[in-house]
Amino acid sequence: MPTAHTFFSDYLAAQKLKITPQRMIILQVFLENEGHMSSEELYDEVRRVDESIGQATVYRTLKLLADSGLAKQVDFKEGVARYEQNLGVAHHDHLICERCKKTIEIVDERIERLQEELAVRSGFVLTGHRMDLFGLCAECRRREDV
Amino acid sequence: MPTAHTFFSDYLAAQKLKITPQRMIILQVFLENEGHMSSEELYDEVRRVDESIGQATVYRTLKLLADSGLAKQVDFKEGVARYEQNLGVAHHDHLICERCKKTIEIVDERIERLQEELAVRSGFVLTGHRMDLFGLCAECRRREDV
DNA sequence: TCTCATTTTGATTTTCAATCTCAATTAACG
DNA sequence: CGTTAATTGAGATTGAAAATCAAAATGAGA
Ligand SMILES: [Mn+2]
Ligand SMILES: [Mn+2]
Ligand SMILES: [Zn+2]
Ligand SMILES: [Zn+2]
Repeated sequence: MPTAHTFFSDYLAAQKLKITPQRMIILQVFLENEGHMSSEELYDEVRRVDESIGQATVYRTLKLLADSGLAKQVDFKEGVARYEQNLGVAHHDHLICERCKKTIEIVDERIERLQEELAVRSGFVLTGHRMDLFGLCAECRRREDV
Repeated sequence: MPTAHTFFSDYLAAQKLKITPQRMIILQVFLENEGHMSSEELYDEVRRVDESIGQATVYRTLKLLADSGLAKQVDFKEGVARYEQNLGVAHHDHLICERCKKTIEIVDERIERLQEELAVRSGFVLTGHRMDLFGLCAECRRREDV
């Protein structure tokens, strides 16, 4: 079981890319913050560790993390890309509260099977999917309605 | 069965918004072009009818069409918003070929039910969802693999 | 039909995330 | 080390979308 750092280093080496302190710090900070971070948010955290690291490097490294399989890009219709950890994390979809943005991870094997079936029926081979359920969480409903 | 034009006029009146030639032309052109149009694409078509109509007005009107329920915004991860007709059009999701961008509209009642069930289980009330299946269509596979 | 407050328009500027550019720096490999 | 190719940070650039604003148009009422 390789650590994420080893995993990333291996990936970089395999791609003939360089292992730099910036990349390792960004990975480190990414791993420490669970959830669904935007590049901007990650940048803010990264600066605390090393304020000399630039925006562009965070953007670039986040792409590398996604390419390596360590991170996965998600989007919740906010106009910014978010990234979640993906190493050893099982596939899941999202249930998002439109009011407070709380995000719950969900999976339903039956849905996954039906998606496959639907694609096949149209002659497609599935490479991936995106399913986001939008709604109002219990707390927000309590506050909202009345 | 009101026509789309009547529907839109009624909506505008109800919102105390004005019925303008620009809005009616944009609606007209939107209705004539089926599929999933971007604002840019719609703008190009609109110019043929009236070249004095501006970009901004197309953006603004497309939003109004969506607000009224005549149009629905969709996005296929291209970085541009697209709109499809929504008046009297049943809900559906999309199956998209990642290579040629061909888009097939799909629905599966069983999936819709399971989505509802999943949301309820987490205490949410669903307001909507987005499900996009990405893959390779039969033709593209034939060309691609070999 | 005329008046006129309010809305809308087109041109333009602005925003904002994301990407690109480039000269200076640095990692990697022998 | 020394060489070379990759990387960096700062700043410029992009592109979609939204905001601004003065001029024009709508439409409710007189
Ligand atoms: Mn997640
Ligand atoms: Mn559609
Ligand atoms: Zn909530
Ligand atoms: Zn295809």
